[in-house]
Amino acid sequence: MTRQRAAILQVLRSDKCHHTAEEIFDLAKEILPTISRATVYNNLKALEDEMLIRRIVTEEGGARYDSSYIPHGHLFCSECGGIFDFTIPEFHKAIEGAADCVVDSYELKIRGVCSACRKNA
Amino acid sequence: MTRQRAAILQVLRSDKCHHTAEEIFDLAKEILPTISRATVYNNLKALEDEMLIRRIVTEEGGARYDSSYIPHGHLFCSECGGIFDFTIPEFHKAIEGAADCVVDSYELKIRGVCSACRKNA
DNA sequence: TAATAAATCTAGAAACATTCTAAAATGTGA
DNA sequence: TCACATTTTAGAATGTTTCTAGATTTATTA
Repeated sequence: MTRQRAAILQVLRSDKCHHTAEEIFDLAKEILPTISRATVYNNLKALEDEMLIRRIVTEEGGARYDSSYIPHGHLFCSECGGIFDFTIPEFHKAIEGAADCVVDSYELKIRGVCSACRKNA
Repeated sequence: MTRQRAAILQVLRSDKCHHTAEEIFDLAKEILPTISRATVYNNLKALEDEMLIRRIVTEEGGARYDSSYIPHGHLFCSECGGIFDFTIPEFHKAIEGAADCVVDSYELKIRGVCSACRKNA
């Protein structure tokens, strides 16, 4: 656990956003001004291997990082641009039946309108 | 509908693979040797806007193209590397309830072992 | 058919996110 | 402290996708 890795974890856990690598780099620089991009990428990869964070890929192809590794769904709101977490109970079993497979992990992305934006409309 | 676009659609519909843009470019070149990369990308984007094909992004961040636009799940087999389609009946309603949202589209990616690989093991 | 306009294509340059490389810095155990 | 392994840094390199400018094709009208 180096200072650099601690700074990256601190950034990830400071709020509930799902940041891009570049955003994490910028925020980590506020803590450690000399940190380099490669260090951010290396540590994000290491943290994902250690199952401490999860990398999620948006529909556009860019990566974002989730401070939790536990599999859950992500709602990408088309109104506010927010990314919201949710879980479906018994989801593993449902998709194992539908896909006829043993599920190691899953990533469910929804494009839609979140309840807050729906109420404001 | 130009010859180029027809060639790209022909490649996409010739088999059940989920090709990358580069693979589609190479295969389209066998039909139209002078076709350019930008044409392939432009047409893939146009075809997705027209809801004739669907772009899916892998866990690694690379894009692959599905010859069907109808939303369905994708199983990425960790043994054979194949990408397999599947559907879950009533899935829209289930995730709308769990995520408290109105679903426009979804993309469900599973990492696991397909039934064929499971039988061979 | 000829002239014109609009859309599309091509080739290569540019942009972007990510990975690699080699050297410098840091941490660890004897 | 010394040697060794690990990590970091800065910038170059890579791979994918987009942009650009000019050429080609297609469609339209006379």
